[in-house]
Amino acid sequence: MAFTQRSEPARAAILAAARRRFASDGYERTTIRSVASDAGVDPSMVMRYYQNKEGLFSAAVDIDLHLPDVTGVPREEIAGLLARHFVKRWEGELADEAITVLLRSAITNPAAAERMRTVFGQQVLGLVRMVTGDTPDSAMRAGLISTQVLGIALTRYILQLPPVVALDPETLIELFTPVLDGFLTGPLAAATVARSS
Amino acid sequence: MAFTQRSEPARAAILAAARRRFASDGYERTTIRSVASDAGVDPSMVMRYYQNKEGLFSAAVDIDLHLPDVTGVPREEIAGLLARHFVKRWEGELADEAITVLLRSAITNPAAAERMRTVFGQQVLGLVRMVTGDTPDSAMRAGLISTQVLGIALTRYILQLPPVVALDPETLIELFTPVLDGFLTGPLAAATVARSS
DNA sequence: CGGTGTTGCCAACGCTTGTTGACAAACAAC
DNA sequence: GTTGTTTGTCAACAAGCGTTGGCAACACCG
Repeated sequence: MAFTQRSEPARAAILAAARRRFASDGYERTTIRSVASDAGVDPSMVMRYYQNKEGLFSAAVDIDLHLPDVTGVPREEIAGLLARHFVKRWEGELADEAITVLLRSAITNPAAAERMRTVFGQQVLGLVRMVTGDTPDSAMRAGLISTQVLGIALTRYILQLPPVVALDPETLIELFTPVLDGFLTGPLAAATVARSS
Repeated sequence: MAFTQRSEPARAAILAAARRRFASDGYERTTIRSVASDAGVDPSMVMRYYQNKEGLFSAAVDIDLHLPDVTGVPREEIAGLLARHFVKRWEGELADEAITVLLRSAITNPAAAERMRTVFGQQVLGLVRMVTGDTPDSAMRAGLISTQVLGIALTRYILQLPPVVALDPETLIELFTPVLDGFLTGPLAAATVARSS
């Protein structure tokens, strides 16, 4: 019942295959059999190492945004840094599929959605607090930033809207920096948030 | 093989149930059996009226953004009008579930993703052209707007990030109007779009 | 009234899914 | 070298899926 180092290659192969499948197919369409096949392994091995499909998913989606430390960075440069961070993280041949896995799965799988709320709630909020201090506005600012960041991820990597895909990374960064800056440090609306449930 | 008016209530009930299911569960998790059960109808009836699951989906997702006509509206008011339009359209008890259906399904279903590209490409682009004229930038501006609009829909209605859900509609409109305005009429990045595939 | 086509219900098909258990091979420990 | 545990293979299960065809009840048209 305990796993040795001998089976680690198999477990790693399974995990890698699972991440690829969850990223491209989402939770429901990803089958244990297909993951096992991709990993060159018997389906029952997947069960033995990850208990069930939900366990496999949890292991595959254990993710971190790796937001940069912005202490000491001048306030007016932070938004640009943030924009660059996200774009760079998600681009490239060997790109980190984390966001795709998480986003694609979070749409239909409640557990993934919950994790998404946690990840963006805590990690982005933490960064905002580094900038604004612990004001009551922080959560709202973090939410607004998430809105734009996830909007890009959705339209560029998942839906692949042509004009959004066509933007080269530097242009993308340049275009969204002012928006993020506005959400991060700019004035908020006159109306206050009535009730937060 | 032709359907009479007598079966119209049944067909309408099926369609309504399908829209609700596709909206809340996505394409894969929605089963013909559950739709039939919701509609108080036998599963085979669903097949008879919509051929197969794909046909049912196509019928359920035949959607229009109903973007307002902005001819004659002063340029500086258009962004606000647009923000208000989307928010109002997606709020409320008897809200139009169109965006949820489409978004949730487009994540895993290629046909839905294609429709999404068409809807946002053509309809938003059309509106942008009413404002800017037929400049080469129009498609890019439409894409940027889609980015923010869909980002809101995703975080507020699908992922339900708490700080985004907490915003009341008027505040939401107020906050996003300047962003949309920037994308719609503001200057674009210095870098030009290299190649559009 | 009789005939024709539409509607609705029922049972079943073939298939895929997640999951389980049995059993042989490979390894590790003493 | 024997014992015990871990790894891998194979076959099968129960459940759920989309889908199909048959058949009774009904409505309409002559």
